[in-house]
Amino acid sequence: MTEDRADLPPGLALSWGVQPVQRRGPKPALSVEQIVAAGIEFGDRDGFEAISLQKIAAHFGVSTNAMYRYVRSKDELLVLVHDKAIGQPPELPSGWREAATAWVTAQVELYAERPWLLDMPIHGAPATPNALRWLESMLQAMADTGLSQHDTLGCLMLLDGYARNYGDLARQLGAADNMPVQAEQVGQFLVPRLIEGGYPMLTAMYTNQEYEDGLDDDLEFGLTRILDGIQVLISGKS
Amino acid sequence: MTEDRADLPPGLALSWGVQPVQRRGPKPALSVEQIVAAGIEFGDRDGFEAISLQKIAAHFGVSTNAMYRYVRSKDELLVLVHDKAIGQPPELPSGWREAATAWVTAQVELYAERPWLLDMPIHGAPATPNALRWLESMLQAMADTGLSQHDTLGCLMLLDGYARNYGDLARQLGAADNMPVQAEQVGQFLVPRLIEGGYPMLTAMYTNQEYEDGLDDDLEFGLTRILDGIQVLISGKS
DNA sequence: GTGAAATAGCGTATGGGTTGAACAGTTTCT
DNA sequence: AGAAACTGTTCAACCCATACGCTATTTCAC
Repeated sequence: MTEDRADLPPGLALSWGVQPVQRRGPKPALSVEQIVAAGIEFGDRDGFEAISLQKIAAHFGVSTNAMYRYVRSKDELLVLVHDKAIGQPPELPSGWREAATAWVTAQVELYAERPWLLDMPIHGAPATPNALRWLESMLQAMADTGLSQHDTLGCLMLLDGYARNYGDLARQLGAADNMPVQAEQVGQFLVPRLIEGGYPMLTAMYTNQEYEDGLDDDLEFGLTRILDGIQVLISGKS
Repeated sequence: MTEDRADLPPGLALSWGVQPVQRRGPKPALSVEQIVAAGIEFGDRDGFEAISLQKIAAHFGVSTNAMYRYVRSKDELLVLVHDKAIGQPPELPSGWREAATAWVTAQVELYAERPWLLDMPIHGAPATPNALRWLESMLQAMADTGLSQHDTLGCLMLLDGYARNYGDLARQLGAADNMPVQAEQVGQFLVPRLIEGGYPMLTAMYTNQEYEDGLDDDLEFGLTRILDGIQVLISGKS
């Protein structure tokens, strides 16, 4: 009946709101929700590495070790922060292509807003409420494609991976835009070595400004490739 | 003539073998190559977080700070370790589809062998010799597709992202296989909540063993989707 | 040769982080 | 009233990256 939350992966039970009911003893000064919210706040302000038990404890005017009354480890905290920070998926339009586009776009926007999500070492298949909510929404949107569960899941992984990947790339290039001087220096350093080292294709791209430039601002390109590939599968099945 | 390596991103100069020539002073006891090799060794044995300046220094019987005579920061070390660890790309068969398959497969195998590569926070577009070698090899393999530089690069990013993503997934699921007990407990915890929380698709998948199971061992599925999508682009252009 | 310059590695120190154990105070159940 | 449970605290151990100043070593220029 009552599950033993002890043996579950860190954060699983807490993310689903399963908490041991407290009977006696002093009232806790904090709550897991508060702590997680503070973690997100810190991430939004100063990036991933600003999310530390120490900083959060200081923020609440509490000793670092007090955190361990709420969270078993930092890992657990990160899982909770991650799930809370991704929030709920958007409403998807009808039609699997449109839905997939909206789904990926929403993720990319999320990563643009909270780039530190890309730095989180989240291991294991998604199992927290919001993460599964995102999966579920897209699974439903692809229900009428006639694909098997296995194939649908494969497509989802493809889309999800692309969104993550694109978000990561966009962040890197966005950051590079802030230091155009350095980018130029890199070019000056690199090009002669590319020529001499036998990198003809990259040499051409680099001198054409195509490299570094041609990657950003093109979410649609890769997405169209994936959707076309899925389309081939769907059409071939019928 | 002589580039100022000072302002370049960490690791760039060293990865290309540009080192300040030393004229006087004691002979260095170590070399950057040795240090990088030790880093890889540690990663292979104990994973990403085993790669620390302290551990490497201890391994050579040298104080931690001596490392900073060879490497400007840990970040720099990681860039060097990464480039060395990915090694050179394989020879690719002719035909862009076959080449892409071989390219992605090689990467997946690399990630299987050195999963800690997936944990490395490598920011910025690739600029180190081996990383660019991988890019170059695939660029050449796609030269006869008639795609523009921009589109080719887009396809490459897609393939590269998929390889990385698949490698990451495979590792997670491989690790989960070692703890089937825990996986079962997760299922018992999750399924009732999926039912009650309104996750019909996931509920179906979970009870079908499709989730967690259907992801692994299917490198080809996603790859075929991508290749078909690229095929559509190539055919459409002609 | 000899001194000056350059440079290696060391010790010491700082500051950040996670986590453990023992303890004292608070609340609530019996 | 007393016991049980739970709180946050302090003390402590351990990991990590990095900065500064020191001394010993090597080599270049004279």
